[in-house]
Amino acid sequence: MKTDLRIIKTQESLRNALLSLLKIKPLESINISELCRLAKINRGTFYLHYQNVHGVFESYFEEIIDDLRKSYEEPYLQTDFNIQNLKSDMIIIFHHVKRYEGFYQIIFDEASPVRYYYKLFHAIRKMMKELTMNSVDFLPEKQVEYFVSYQTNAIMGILLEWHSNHFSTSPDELNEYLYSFSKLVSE
Amino acid sequence: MKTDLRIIKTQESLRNALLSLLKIKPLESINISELCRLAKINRGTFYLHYQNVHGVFESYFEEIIDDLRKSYEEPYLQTDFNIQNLKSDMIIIFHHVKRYEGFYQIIFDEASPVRYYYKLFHAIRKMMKELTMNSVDFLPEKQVEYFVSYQTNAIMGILLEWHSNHFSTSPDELNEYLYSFSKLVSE
DNA sequence: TATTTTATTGTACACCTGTTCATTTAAAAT
DNA sequence: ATTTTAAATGAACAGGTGTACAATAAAATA
Repeated sequence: MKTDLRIIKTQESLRNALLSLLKIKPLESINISELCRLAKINRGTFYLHYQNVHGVFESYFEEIIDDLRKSYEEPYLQTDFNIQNLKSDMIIIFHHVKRYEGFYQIIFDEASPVRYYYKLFHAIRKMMKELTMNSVDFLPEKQVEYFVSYQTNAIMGILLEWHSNHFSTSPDELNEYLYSFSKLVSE
Repeated sequence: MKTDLRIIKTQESLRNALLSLLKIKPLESINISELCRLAKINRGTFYLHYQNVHGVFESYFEEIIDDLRKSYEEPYLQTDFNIQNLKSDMIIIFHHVKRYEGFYQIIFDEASPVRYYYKLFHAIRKMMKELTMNSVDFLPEKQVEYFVSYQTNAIMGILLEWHSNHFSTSPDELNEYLYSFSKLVSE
C-alpha cells in the first residue's frame, strides 16, 4: 500500500518552502504560519503531518543520516566485508559532515534541540559498536555500552571543535588527529 | 553599585515559580503567561529580564555550573595545589551530576537546546585543558584544542550513557570505567 | 466510469507572544 | 524627608498557536 499522492505533495511543498526560507533566515525565526503561506498549505493541514517547524527539518535530517549509514556500508560491500581499522572508517564521518556542512551548521547551532545531536550520536554509535564489539568481548555488557558511548562521543568532540572553527580543517587532517589521539590517551 | 531590590525580587519570584511548575510539568510545556501568573509578575516585566522560559532556567543552571567549578577548585586548595591525576579529578563531575540529577534530567532531555550541553561541555573542557596542557605541549596549538575537545566529550559520552539508564550507575563505578577505558583505547 | 475513501480546506475560537507607551510605584540618592 | 531615578504595571495591538468541525476536493478502488 503506497502513500497517498496528496500526502507526498503536502510534505514536499513544506520541505521546499523550508529550504527556501533557510537560505534567507535562521531556523529558529521561521514560524509555522509563514512556512504554510509559502508552501501554499493550509495551516491546519500542517498539523496533520508535523508538530512544529523542527519536525519538517528533522525529516530532512533523517535522510541525511541515512546517507551517512550508506557511506559506512559501502566500503564493506566493496572489500568483501573485510573489517578495516577503526580510524580509516571514521574518516567517512568527517567527509559526510563536510558534504552537508550547511546543515550541520544548523544541527550544532546553540538553539537547536539536543535531539539532533543525539540522532547523529546514535548513527555513529551503531557503527562504533560493530567495530569495537569483538575487541572488547572480555568486558561485561554494561561496561561495553559505556565504552562505546565514550568512544563515539570522543569523535563527536572533534566535530564540536570543527564546528566551532567553522569547519575550516580538512577531513583528512582531522583523521590524522583522531589517529594520533588514540595513541596518546594512555601514556 | 548593587542591584535594585525590585530586580532581585522579580527574578526570584520567576525562579521560584519555575521551580514549582517543574515539579508538576515538563519544561517544554511551561509558557511565559502561566509562569508570570504564578509569580505575580506582569508579563511585560518578564521581557525586561528574559527572552523566554529557558532564560529563567538557564540562569539557574549557571549557578549549578558554578558549583561544579567550585568543587573542582576545592581539592587544589586543600592539597596545596598538587596536581592529581586526571581520573581522580573527573569523579568530581560524576558526583556533581548525581547531586543535581533532577536538573540534568532536563539538561539532557531531547527537547532541550543543545546550548545547555555546550555550557556543561565548556565547564568540563576548561578543567580538562588545565589538566592536559602540560602533558601535550609537544603538539601544535590547533591540535591541542582538538585533543581537549576529544577528551572532554569522551567523558560527556559517559554522562549520556548514564542519563540513558536514568543515572542508575554509581559515581564510583563510573570512575572505575573511565580509568579502564583510558587504558583500553590504544591497544 | 462511478463510487468510496480520506486528505485538504476554510472558518472559528481561546489563548499565547512580543512589543509599545503612558502611568504608577518603589527604591536609591541627596 | 524630599527629590530623583528607574523598575513594574496595565492596557492595547497585530500576529502566531493549537484545536475542532463541517464542507470540499482529490486520490484510490471497484
